[in-house]
Amino acid sequence: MPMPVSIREVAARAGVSLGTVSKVLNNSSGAQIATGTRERVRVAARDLGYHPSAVARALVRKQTDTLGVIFPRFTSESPIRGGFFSYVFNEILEAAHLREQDITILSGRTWKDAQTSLPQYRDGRCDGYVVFFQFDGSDLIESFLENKVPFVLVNDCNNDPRLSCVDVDNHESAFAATRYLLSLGHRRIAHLPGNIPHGPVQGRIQGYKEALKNAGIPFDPRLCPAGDYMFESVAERVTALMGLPEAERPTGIFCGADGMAVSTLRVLARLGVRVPEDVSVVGHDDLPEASQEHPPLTTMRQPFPRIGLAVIDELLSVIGNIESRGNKRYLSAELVVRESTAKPVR
Amino acid sequence: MPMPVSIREVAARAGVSLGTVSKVLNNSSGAQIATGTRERVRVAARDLGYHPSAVARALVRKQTDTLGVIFPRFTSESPIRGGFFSYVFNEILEAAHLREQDITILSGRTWKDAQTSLPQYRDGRCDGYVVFFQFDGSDLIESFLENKVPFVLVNDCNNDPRLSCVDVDNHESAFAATRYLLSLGHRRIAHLPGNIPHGPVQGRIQGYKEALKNAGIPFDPRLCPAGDYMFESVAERVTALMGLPEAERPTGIFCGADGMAVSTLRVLARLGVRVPEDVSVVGHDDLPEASQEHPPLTTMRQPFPRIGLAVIDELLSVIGNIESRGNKRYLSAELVVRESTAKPVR
DNA sequence: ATAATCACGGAAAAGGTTTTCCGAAAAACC
DNA sequence: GGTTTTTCGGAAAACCTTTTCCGTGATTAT
Repeated sequence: MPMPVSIREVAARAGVSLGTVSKVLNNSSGAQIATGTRERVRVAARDLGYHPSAVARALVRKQTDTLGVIFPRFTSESPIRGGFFSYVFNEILEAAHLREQDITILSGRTWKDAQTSLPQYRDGRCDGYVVFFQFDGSDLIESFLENKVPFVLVNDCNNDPRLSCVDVDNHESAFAATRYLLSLGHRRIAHLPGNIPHGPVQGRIQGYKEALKNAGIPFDPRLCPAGDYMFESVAERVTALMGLPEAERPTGIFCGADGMAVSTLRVLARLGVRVPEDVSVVGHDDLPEASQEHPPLTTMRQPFPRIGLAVIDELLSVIGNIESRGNKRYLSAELVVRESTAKPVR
Repeated sequence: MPMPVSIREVAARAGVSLGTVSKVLNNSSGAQIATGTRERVRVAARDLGYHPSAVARALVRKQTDTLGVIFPRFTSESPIRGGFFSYVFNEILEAAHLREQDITILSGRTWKDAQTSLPQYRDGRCDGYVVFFQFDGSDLIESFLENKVPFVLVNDCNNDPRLSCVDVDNHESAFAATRYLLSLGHRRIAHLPGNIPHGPVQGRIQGYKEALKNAGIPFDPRLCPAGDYMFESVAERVTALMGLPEAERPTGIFCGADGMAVSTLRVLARLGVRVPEDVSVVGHDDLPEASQEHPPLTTMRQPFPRIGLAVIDELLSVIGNIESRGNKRYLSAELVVRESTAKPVR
């Protein structure tokens, strides 16, 4: 791709120096340029189809208006290939567009030890990073912190005061989901958590527990069985739940993610349990799939667009002033009532 | 993000000139550097955690090792938010990693008329572009061609000799799907095409027709009803198909996409038609969802990984030599037999 | 009329590389 | 030992901007 036309040629055509062209085109505040000159430069630039070289410009401004997105390639839930993260990612793209930032996926890089990888992330290609990654004390995250590389975590981040992060308010949304089931009259409510060790999953478990506590219902560990997001894990847990003596069997299930909720619906159907007549099911995230289920799923809607914007704005703010990092932006989810929930009959 | 350490400091520490450092670190072919010096430079660079500025390097090399991905923001099927494109995109990421290229999503840019947008895409930020876009004679595509901007279309591209493109061999895969139904003994086979005006959809219709023709079965337009990918369109078409007199009713349906196949399963279930006993259903793409249906879907598997690699390699080749553009890479899909197909009973 | 101010725009440095060219020292040759 | 190669590495140009500093000529004020 031959670099087409440089600022020199514009200057020549307009009969001015190249510095003047730059001033005109950037509306430099301090510079005063006569209206006539200004116009001549504009015309010349337009005629020539001039656009400044992003690279040269980045070199002098030390800023690229490009934000990097980092996610581990080994995770099954890629932000690309569908699922929760892909919706967040999509909205990050939208927000970036709004803020006139490009997004680069550091697919060519590695996410290895700090020694090897850190310099790659400091090569000036991006102004800062969105990290789709569980904060696990990875030494690369630590070295980002030490070296003042601007980044924002898309995740709950255990209240580490050094980390900027954006997430849904997991505690609150689990609380709301559980409270909704309680308000329908359910008393035995199960929760199927996901398997991410820290952060979101823990927050949701806490919210669930607190709602129960507020209602004066003791927490029963059997109703909150550990597992992962896979169908098999859900099948196992739901089957066990339904195998409890009738008096202890849950009449409502709050699933930590829509995927698990969908699996739950399938398993219940297979077991001959009707939804919502026998058991109510609440999901979390409100992925589009959720509304197409039979029955359409009641679920907590993630504020995806606000998450995307919060991520970009927080990152931009950290880039602007590295010392301002550490903000937590927890956004509220919204209950969407569909047809998978009803009053309990028993 | 303060630029950490420059080549100057490495040079100083190693006691050589900065040109020498560059030569050592890039293994410049023409340059001969004594082993001792070489080693001293390497050590200095490592000690200082030096990594060349990507921006400065790009400025002089006129190459960024970054590939741009362009897709229209208004399309419902974003490469990000799940669905067919997201799988292609994911594999493009993988392939880019393999070839040590970063991927930038030009979310901050516009895809407007050539006049406005072309210069933005020539600002040197990317070496070339992957275009997720239907070739529709958009004047921006035309201006890319005129101005020798390297790009590859992820799509069938109507055999325009100027366009490089990568796609599954739609004709062949539709032919194979139809032939498979024929081989089971089906004689009345319907095809549900998607709604993209040119390219893939047409290719699949042709493949379907040709398979019928080879088997000596006349094409019946009623068995190939136009529509789109939405559930409603599928419901309408399938219902009409099942409403045909029994002698003309299809016993096999080849759907142009897995999404439509899944919808078809739902509609048939609702109509009380059993799959595969009464009607066989074949999908296309083999999205993971396909294998989780009831019954698991027989479908044509897209060679996603090979598509991703072909896209990147073709683009890299066009970047290397713009005159080499125009290659078509049509890859073969693979029949995956599951449980949604069987011999017809009638 | 002279001094002070202001508007305008040019010259040049800076940003961090890569690469070409060239000179000096060392090695090889006769 | 003198000449020709070869080896090594330095100096500087080039890449394309932005921005600071400064000079000129015109305008205003006294």
